[in-house]
Amino acid sequence: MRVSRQMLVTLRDVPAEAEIASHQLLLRAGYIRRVGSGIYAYLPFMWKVIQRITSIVREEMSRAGALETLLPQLHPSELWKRSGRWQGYTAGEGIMFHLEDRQGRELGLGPTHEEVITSLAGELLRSYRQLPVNLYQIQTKFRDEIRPRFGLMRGREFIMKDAYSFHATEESLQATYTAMDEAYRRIFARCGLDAVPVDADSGAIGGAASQEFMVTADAGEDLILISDDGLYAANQEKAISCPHEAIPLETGEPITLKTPGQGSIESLCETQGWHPSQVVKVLILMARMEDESEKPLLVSLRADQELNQVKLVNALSRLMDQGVLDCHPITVEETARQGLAPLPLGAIGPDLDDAVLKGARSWAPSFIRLADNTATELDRFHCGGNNHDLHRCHSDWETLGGRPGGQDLRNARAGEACVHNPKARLQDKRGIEVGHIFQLGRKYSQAMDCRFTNESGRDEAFWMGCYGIGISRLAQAAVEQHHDDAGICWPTAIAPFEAIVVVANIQDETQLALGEATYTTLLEAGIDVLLDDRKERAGVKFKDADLIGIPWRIVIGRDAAEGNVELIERSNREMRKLPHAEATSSLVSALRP
RNA sequence: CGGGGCGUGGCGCAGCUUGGUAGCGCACUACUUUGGGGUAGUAGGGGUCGUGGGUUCAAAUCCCGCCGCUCCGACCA
Repeated sequence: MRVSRQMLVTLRDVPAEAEIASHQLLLRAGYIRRVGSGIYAYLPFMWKVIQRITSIVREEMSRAGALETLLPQLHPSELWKRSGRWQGYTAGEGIMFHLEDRQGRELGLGPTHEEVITSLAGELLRSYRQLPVNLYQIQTKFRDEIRPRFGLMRGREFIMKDAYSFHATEESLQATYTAMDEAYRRIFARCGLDAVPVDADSGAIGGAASQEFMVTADAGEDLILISDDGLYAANQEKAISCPHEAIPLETGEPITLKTPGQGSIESLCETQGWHPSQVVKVLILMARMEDESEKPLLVSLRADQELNQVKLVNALSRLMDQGVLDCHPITVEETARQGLAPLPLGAIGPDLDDAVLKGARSWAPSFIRLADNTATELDRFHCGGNNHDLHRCHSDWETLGGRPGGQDLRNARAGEACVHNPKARLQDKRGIEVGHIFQLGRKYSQAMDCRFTNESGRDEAFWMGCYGIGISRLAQAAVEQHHDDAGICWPTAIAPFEAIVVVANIQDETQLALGEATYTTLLEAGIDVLLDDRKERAGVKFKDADLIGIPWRIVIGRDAAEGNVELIERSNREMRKLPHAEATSSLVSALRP
């Protein structure tokens, strides 16, 4: 391919819309253009990258025995109503784009395909003898993200590989889950990415075990915790750890203190000379449940700890046996709207009386009380006095009406000891989620009543797994992980071209002739090579080659008369001056070892 | 949705406070020049100043509404 024919449009200035390096570089180097908020065109170079990635994905999925298919993007609402997800995915802050056709039928644009595939499986897979089956597709997904950002990183229209497996037994599901884990490791390694598998929360998709694959990069939206012995890694949403020991509180008189202006843990501890680990803080939150009921929550936590919202929501939905639509701290305004007296925010104790909720307009009349282990394990502690500007010192659970059952509701943090090995410490890193595998279990097959006949002739719901890779996101994550000041440094396996031949001065006939010859030699060797034949100054062509990030560059320049050229590796900028035949052969052997 | 910022040729911006000829850099076209890290010069093309209304003799500029984009929080591949 000749650069002069490539519609290569590079920008010197960074478009104002781009914040992070990968987004800026993809725009500047002419890989993508924004068409709308969270909607991007993949320009020809980008499409080549995407195709490189998808062919690796196809090879590895196929190796793992999965079958490629292509499902519709337009989904009848009935399917989603059968699984019970229509309401949650369309109403309020739902992420599904939906519309009505001319007959008034409701349709949604697929944000994910469990419904479609499960219903098809239910029709096609009648017997355990057909199982297991693993189906995948590579296709555009639509999600009306609350906040699209960072270019392809969180788009509203994006390319995803999604796979769904169907099994007669849980053991079979686990075997495929393991196979997918291995396939994913191979895929990311082949794409040249440093991707860490981490334990993950299964979120809205649901199910039992789940693991995310994180490309480590400072621009990542997730915080991941990794043990320094390399044996444990988890998303902070899910991560567990041993909290630091509390500083023991010596015995003292249980008294009530006036604490004006000490509504925050920081100011309270500073004024009173307490350590936060000696205090039980109580967070007051409002949970809106799937049945639209509004439940006030009191969550007790040792004051040096942070609440983990995901763990809280999971604990709550287990307790109430239904989903949680929203959970947020209660505000002064909300309390007023309920017609209640102001709550003693900043001085709430675990035993705050339900009476404060009496007469609430729409809230449930009593608190759901939850406690983290760090709080319940304290024998003596300070806590709020349930009145404005009052705290109680040297209190204990017996005084407060009994020690509650504790559970894990806190954030694990860097520096803490690991549960699997107390000698190991957690470190934190930012990560970009490029893949996620789930053991769904029978959640969807039961909800949609999709069954097969088992060995003993009885109908049974499928065991299911699902496995996603954000293809377009992966492409950008690769740039985030592989770039320098001058531009992109694509891993060779997913680069749009493997090499570029730059003729420094095309008006020099010797250079031009040697350039064409080198280009032809490489083409004939099966190398995906680009020839920069533009009538531009050498500097411009070098800058562009660096920016677009082609892994290898051969420069035909002033030494062309002697038959010598330069061979340069983009990633480390190593340059060798070589006779041209040697340069092409050493390039070919580097690319086709 | 809550809270900031911004909408002026393809890209990056100035002009707006104090109303009166729409400007700069990059990119683009032609010619000249240069020819190994975004060469220099000359000439040129391209803008309903997001949009609707209002104030005014006169609005990019002042006032009101709407739309869009973007950043910080709740969603996720």
